[in-house]
Amino acid sequence: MTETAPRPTLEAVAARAGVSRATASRVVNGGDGVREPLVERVRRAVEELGYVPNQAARSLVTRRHDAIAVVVAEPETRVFADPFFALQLRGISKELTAHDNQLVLLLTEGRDDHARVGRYLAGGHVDGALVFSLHLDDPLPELIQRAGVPTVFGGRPGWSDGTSGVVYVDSDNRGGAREAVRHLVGLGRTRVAHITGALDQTSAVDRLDGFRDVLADAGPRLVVEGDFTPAGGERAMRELLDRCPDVDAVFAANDLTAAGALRVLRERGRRVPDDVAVIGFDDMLPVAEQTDPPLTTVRQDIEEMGRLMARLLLRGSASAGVVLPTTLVRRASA
Amino acid sequence: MTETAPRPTLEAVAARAGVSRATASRVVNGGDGVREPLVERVRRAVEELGYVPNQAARSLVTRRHDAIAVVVAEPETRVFADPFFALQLRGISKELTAHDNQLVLLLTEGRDDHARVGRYLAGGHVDGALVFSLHLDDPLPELIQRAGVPTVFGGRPGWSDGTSGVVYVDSDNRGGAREAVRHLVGLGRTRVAHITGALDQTSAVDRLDGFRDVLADAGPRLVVEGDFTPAGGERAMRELLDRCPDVDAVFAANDLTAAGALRVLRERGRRVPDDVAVIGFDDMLPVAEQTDPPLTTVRQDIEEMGRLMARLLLRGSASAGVVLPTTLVRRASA
DNA sequence: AGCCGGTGTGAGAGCGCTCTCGGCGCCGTC
DNA sequence: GACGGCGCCGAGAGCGCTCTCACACCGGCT
Repeated sequence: MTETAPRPTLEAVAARAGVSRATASRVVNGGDGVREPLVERVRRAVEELGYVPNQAARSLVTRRHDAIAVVVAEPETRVFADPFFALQLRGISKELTAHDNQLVLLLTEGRDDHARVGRYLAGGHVDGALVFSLHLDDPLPELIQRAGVPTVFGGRPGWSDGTSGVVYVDSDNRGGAREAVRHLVGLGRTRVAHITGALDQTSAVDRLDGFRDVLADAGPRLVVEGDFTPAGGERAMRELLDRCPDVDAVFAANDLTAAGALRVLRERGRRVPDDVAVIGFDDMLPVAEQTDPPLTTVRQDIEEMGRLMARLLLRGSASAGVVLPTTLVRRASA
Repeated sequence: MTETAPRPTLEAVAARAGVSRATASRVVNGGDGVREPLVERVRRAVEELGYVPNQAARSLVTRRHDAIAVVVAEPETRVFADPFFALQLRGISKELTAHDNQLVLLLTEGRDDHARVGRYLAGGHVDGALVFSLHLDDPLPELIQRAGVPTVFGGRPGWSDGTSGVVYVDSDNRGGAREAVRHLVGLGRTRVAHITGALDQTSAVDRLDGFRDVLADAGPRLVVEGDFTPAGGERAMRELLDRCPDVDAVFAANDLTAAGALRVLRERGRRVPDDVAVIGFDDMLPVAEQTDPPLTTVRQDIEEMGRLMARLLLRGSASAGVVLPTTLVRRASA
């Protein structure tokens, strides 16, 4: 951690350009109200000296940091390791970069980390926070709200009834689920089942609600609880086949679950989609394209969600929740 | 982006504790050379006021930032979207957190971004950088080296001959490949093929070298180039079967490639592992465990790689390259 | 010619912190 | 009992920047 070479200060730039520090500062910050010849001189001095503003000094007086925190509260490896998060990050990064903001990443696991993150955010080190907290009982969101930092949530927080002033970006889980189920019904399937996600997450609940919107009369036999993992999908699919051997379609809460289900179906000799049609959710490419057969699924534009979150935060928009549309991607499984 | 409530300053803490600002500062920074009763008073004042040091002010004078940048140069969605990167990030995050450092994430795609990152790093906003640059011809690493920021690379940079003073952390790609191939040979396989990764990445080259270490006499017929993607694996596997129908084992450069190969093998009616044994690389769980049959593969401790990178950077260690061991994970495919 | 509004520029204060340095009290030593 | 040394504390400078404010200057008006 050695020191880098001494960097030129604004003072040096001003001296070289033959102007005052104040004028140099003005030019560096856009150059409004400075006459052209001086602007030019200062610009050249900046160039020649390789001047880069000292962000710390600037923050000290402006009280802005041009940095936002991305908080990922994820106790489980699973979600963290899936491409979902990576894609959102990418969207966020693009938007932040476009506005010259830095991205400070805070990963948490466990209670101590919560306190740490709370302290960090309350410490005013960043101008805002993007928070991913997927579990209903997660204490982190509240902690963050209390820190008084502008915040946008990724996915509807469980405790938000939708209009409590919480800003979030979510995809249309319910609508996407409806579309998937309608598609199955449209295929002429009469025994359509649903394997849910982990029901402590709003996305899982919303997808289940979407399923019920279309098949309000679906017996409890046809709804079995999963947990968003392939293993959960396998278990649920087995249970489903035992309870209801004549099932002819399955809407799985996500692609991983669908992948598990597909495996069990093959193992039990059911042909997909001939005997049983299967639809997933997410369009997680490495999974959805690699299943056998390739998975029909509901796509959400994950990267766009990230972008939008960043945009909302930077704009300081006070809008409540934003819900992005989903689209059905037809492949071979349904 | 509204202002947060005015935060207490060190001055305020000092006043409340009845000491000077200097003493308060000393206590906040460890409390050496301050007598116990005063330490106690200051600590209480900090507590009561909810004081959090202003990092900007501190950086301004110390010229340290307690922040390091993680630079991910990844033009392609593929690598970014795989769990590999996420796990490394997690390892890095843990280590940094333990040392009270922040993680600034810089994602780049394209030349403009390179310049931006170069400027940022040269700007002295962070104390160091962890760089992931997987391609041989990537200009970014050089750019960064020139920025004069302490840097640790993730994976051996292509232009590093190993002892040029470049600090990096890699896993033992070559050794892992050897182990995999030896395992196949040990199974009695006599026609062992290799589907390579994208050969503009050192990891792919090293794995190929490992293959050749064991099977120096493997004809060129048995080595076919892939690109680390499932599609590439499929293509390569087809080519392999055409060229050499009696192949009885395949060492694929990574799990995704292996997954593609498995699909083609099934399609062509080859049984795995009976007719053809398959081994992957990475032990990327969502993939390796979900293939049919579950994939035997070479595991690398990705999270530990991340940790180690961070540790090396923070310690300012000048050691050159560190290579982590791999282990063969036996599942059903070989 | 004198006044006035507007526009450009410079001087200087001060953001919140760290760190050096000098002072002061207390100990041990002769 | 005087003195050097050491340990603890406070005063104050200054990190590099922004921003307010005063001032200089210019043109157009009376």
